[in-house]
Amino acid sequence: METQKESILYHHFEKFIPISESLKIELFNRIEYQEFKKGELLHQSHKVCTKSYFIQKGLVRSFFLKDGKEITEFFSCENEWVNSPKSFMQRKVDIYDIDAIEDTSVFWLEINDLGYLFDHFPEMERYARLSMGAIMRHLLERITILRFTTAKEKYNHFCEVYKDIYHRIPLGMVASYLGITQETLSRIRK
Amino acid sequence: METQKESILYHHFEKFIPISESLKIELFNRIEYQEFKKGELLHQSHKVCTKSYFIQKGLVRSFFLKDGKEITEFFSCENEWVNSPKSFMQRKVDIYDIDAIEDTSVFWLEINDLGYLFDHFPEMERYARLSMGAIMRHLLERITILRFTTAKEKYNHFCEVYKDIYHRIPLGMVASYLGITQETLSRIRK
DNA sequence: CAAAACTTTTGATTTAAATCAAAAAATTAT
DNA sequence: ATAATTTTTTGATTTAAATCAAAAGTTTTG
Repeated sequence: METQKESILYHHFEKFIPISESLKIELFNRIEYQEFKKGELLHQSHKVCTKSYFIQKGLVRSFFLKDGKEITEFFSCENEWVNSPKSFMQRKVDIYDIDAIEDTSVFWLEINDLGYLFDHFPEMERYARLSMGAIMRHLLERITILRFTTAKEKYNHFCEVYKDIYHRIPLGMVASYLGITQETLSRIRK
Repeated sequence: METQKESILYHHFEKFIPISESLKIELFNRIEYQEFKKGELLHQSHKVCTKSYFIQKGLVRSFFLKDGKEITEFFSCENEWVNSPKSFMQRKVDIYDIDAIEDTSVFWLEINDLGYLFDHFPEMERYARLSMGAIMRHLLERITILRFTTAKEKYNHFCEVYKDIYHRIPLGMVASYLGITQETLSRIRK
């Protein structure tokens, strides 16, 4: 497993920052591998989220309950980190559950270990800043799309942005992600 | 002006990180003060945004044109940074103009100077990570509100989040920010 | 202070999408 | 395989908000 960890994660980090030998060691020593079957929960809403998951293979969704229905907040796939953001950053309980849409394998890092890395490796702070920038740009685009497009345009945009995964996700989850009903999405799709 | 710079900005940074004497000097030496009259542009969309503005006094909006109409993307007020995010982070032209809704005074920092600070003061990277976290949480909440609330609920939420500034902003700008028409917002408000 | 320009309100009508209800299709479990 | 469960599609109706149009109210400026 060690070589796999190294190659996949190393490659990911190297997109943002150069990784020194010492950081590599400290980072990989703290990372754990885990597998989840389809439907299993990576995180439960009633707990504080203390782990951040890097998805090696598979697909997960973050969702919450509203009027008894599951509302998808985001999808996360290969080579992305996922956690319950508010819970993870502020060490408190939040509304999100995270489950596996497909059988999923991940590497995870404890928040305390991440804190250690931030304290001892400034380049990790830089990595966080740069990768958060990419996420922010994604969120900003989503906000624009949500405000000024029809249901059809929302779906088309979704298929572009998530072109590798849109066909792997049940329709109902996509609908709530887009803020439309599944009946509407079903009609759009045909 | 020097003491004012120091007190306002110093206080802001200290919310996130301790500021060393040397960072203080390097930071304040690079920051410029500027005033804008109501209606003046801080940033024009056809240029690359190379400055980030910290608002000392006043109120600005970032907007773009869609079908000939001005669509507000966000409002920024006292003690907040504002720039054209994609343009600033990726050094390319984007769609946003930024103008002053009220007479506004700012401190600005050039992207190259910010880069210098990131390279020499790891705590600045941390500051960026932490403050971006706060912005991300704000964007996530906005996404949830946009998808599942009525126009009235959107407006009520807006007034809560922007309780100090909502009454200072023309109705049409608020409407486009919320993704509703100004006729609808006018009806909601009475 | 009056004219011009801009912003907000009001009214009538249309429309995209929600809601309610049920059937069909696809998965999952026995 | 067959039953049970879940997901998706189809149909009829309602509704919130958009659109179109114009009047009323503000603010700016010459």
